[in-house]
Amino acid sequence: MKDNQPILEVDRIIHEPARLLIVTILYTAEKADFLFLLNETGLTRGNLSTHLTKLEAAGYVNIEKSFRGKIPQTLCSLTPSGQEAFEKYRKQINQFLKRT
Amino acid sequence: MKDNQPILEVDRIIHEPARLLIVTILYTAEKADFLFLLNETGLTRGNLSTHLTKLEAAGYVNIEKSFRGKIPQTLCSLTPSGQEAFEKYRKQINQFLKRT
DNA sequence: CAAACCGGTTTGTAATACAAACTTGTTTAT
DNA sequence: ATAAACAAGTTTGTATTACAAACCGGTTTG
Repeated sequence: MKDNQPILEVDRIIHEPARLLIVTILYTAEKADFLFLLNETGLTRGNLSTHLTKLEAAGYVNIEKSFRGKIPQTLCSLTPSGQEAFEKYRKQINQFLKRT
Repeated sequence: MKDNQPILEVDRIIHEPARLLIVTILYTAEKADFLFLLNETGLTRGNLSTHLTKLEAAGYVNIEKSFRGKIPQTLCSLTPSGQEAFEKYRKQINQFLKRT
C-alpha cells in the first residue's frame, strides 16, 4: 500500500462532474443566479437544484433568495470553504495525473 | 449552454477514483497481478475484484487467470481501448481544470 | 378565466461503491 | 487424519447517488 491513495480520498462533493462544473463557474464568476448556471451548465432545473442543495449542505455554496420585481431569484456564490475545497481538489487531481 | 459540458461527459468508468488509480497503475505497469494491485491501491479484495470486473466489462482491462504452482493468479493489463480511454480522460480533465 | 409560462423543488428509480460474508482450495498444527 | 488457519478471489447486502419526471406556487397571456 503505497502513497497513492490520496486519489481515493478526493472530495466526492466536488468530484462529481456536474458539481465540478458548477463550482468552477462560481469560482471565477463570484456570483451567479440559477438561470445563469442553468444556461452555462446545460443541466436540467431539477438536477441543478439538487446539486446546489448538496453544495449548500456541504457548506461550499451560499444561496440567497430574493425577488427581482415579482420574479424569484436565486443567487449562488462559493463560500471560502468552497473555494478552499476546490483548490485542494484541483491540486490533488493535477498532482495525481502528473504521475504517469 | 456553452461549450463547457465536455466535463459532464467524462467517462464514469475511469472517473471513479478507485478505478482511476487502478488504470493509472496498469498504464505504466503493463501487467500486474491481483495481489500487486491490492498492495498498490490499498483497496479491499472485494472492491478490487468488483472494480476489475467493471473495467473488464467495459473492455478496458484484460484479465487472465492462471496458476503459479498450486496458487491461482489473476493477471491484469490495459487493453488498447483502455489506454485510449485513459488518455482521453486525462486530456479532458487537464483541459477543463486549466480554465480557471 | 383558462392555459401556458417561470423559477424552481420534490419524488421515483435504477445504478453505484463499499463492507462484509462467502467460496474453493491449500497449508499448517495437533 | 483432521481441524484450523490461510490464500486468492467472488458474491451479496445495503445505503447513497444522480438523473429524469412530476409537481408546485405564483404570473403572464390569450
